[in-house]
Amino acid sequence: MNLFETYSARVADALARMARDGAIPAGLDLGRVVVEPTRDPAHGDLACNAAMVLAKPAGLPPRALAEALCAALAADADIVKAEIAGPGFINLTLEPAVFTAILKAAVEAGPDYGRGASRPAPKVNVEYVSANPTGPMHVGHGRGAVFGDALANILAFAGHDVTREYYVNDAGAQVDVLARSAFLRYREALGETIGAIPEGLYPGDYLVSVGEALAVSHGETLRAMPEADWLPLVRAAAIAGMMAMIRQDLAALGVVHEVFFSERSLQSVDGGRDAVRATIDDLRARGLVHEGRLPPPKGQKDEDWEDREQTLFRATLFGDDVDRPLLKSDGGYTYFANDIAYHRSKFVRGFARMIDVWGADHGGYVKRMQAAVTAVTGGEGALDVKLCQLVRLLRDGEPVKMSKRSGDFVTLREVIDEVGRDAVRFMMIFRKNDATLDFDLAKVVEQSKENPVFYVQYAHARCASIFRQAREAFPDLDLSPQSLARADLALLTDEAETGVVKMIAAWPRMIEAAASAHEPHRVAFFVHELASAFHSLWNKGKDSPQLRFVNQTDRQSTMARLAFVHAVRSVLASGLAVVGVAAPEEMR
RNA sequence: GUCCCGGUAGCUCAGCAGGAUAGAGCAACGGUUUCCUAAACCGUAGGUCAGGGGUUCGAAUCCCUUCCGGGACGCCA
Repeated sequence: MNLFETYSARVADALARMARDGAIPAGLDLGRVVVEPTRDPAHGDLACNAAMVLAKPAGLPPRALAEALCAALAADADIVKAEIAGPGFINLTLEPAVFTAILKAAVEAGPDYGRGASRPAPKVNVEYVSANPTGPMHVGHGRGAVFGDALANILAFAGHDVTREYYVNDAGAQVDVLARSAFLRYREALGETIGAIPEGLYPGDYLVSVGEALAVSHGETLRAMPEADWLPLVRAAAIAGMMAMIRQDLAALGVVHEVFFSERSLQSVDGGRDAVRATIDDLRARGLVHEGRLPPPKGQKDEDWEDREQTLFRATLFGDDVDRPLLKSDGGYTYFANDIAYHRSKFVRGFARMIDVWGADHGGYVKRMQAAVTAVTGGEGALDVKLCQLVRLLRDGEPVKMSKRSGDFVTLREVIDEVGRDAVRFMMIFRKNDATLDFDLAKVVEQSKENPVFYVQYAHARCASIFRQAREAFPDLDLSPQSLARADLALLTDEAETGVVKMIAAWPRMIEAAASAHEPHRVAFFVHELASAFHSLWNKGKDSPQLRFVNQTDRQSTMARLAFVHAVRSVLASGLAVVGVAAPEEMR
């Protein structure tokens, strides 16, 4: 239970006592009562809105209710002051000992400080990246990759049972195109002159090695076959090659998925029918499939529009705009049908909570997928879709566009190789997901305050540096966490210090909020703020030597400050770990 | 035509699922910085939260609506 939950519970207790004494009605709904940090330190440590929220249902003026509640809370030994402010806030000022106790706990717990209690159910499935296996990943994929990975980290840190999954789109027409493109490279590897890659095929030179490998493994044999025979072979080889390349790109980012789920595998027959057929049958049994006609789409020329009877999923019953086709005119499954089967498989595998990370261009697909998940899980599964907006790649403010290697886009790998994993990861998360992101290749490698990656890492390195200094100044001191936890933390009385301690106290609540809102960027902003407060405090030591962390003449305060620095360092390290960025010992 | 996402200081963005006088960085202005790791720190100024209605004790936040920018909408994946 974090600080805010603790006092939320104490407020609830106080209200219960008041109800028992007849001061307020029993059975009031406390759902809207919150205890939260104050914005202004002058308002104390915690603020509670109970009096304002409960005034009407209790039939009392907010002021009267607030006074009674303050009186009830004043009995709490940890509460120094409970006062009414503004429109009826109750501001609580806590004993300093409350915060020193939290700081002590943070020192002792180290990397585990803020970790949520284990919540094995419901299992959470985070599906992200899922880039088509038809070429290298581009920068936009990278944003989804970092976002999904950080979100999974946060959920895991918050105590959830998380699985990271990649949906391999290896079943559509695009992988046939890939196969034909690879076949061309195969012929090239056998010595043919293939000239320019025809329109409609993938021109990137990343297929050259696939062609060469095919030439080695199959010699001339494929060339003699009709396409129907070589296509499955070449396709499988090309997909494998592309996925190997994508995994390398992901590894360069530090992203690792536990499950790679093949779309094609949904169509393998088991017991007379494949998984997609089983899913459609399931929906049909629920009365959610019908044959019908759709209106032609608006806003575009519809010369090719063919009005015909289709097999439709009743998405409109779940809030979608129109019903959605499950079968193509050739009888094959639509991508959507496959996707329903895929999400059904997640549910069958035990994931009642699903999170999909998509590019913003798939925004129009969200409603129908959520409709399908609700339908196919009988309402027991929930899907949240996080859309990541575009990344605009800049260099010194100028847009970067072309790449020699891939033909038409800058690859993720090129960016990682240029600026490093940490810069990519931090910047991708240092913006909320639904806003477009400017990524400046020049700025993210600057060693200055303007570069948040550097700024936060430097704060961590500075903590480490302080410990190096301390070991030199006091070779005899035991600086283990256990020893630091015994320091007299009540010596930390400067406002700048207690301000940082309060940020440390807020870390568990922060991680919980980021986990439940599915918003990793909050963690990046939090560590940035903490770093800023810490740098500021460090600089105070320039003017006020008594605030320095290492004080040659005062072992007691040095121990207390080192405990403090240790806690700052732990939280920075945890935050950086969640974002997936290194926490360096020194900046070089 | 419908749907989704944005619109907050000159610029880039936060704003913690409704809270108190809307915050930070950059840029501007003024000051500090020979000292634990230099790559900074302190302060000042800067706002009709796109506009208009509504909900309520209270709205940048929720609802309706208009405007602007981006994106998506057919058996493509």
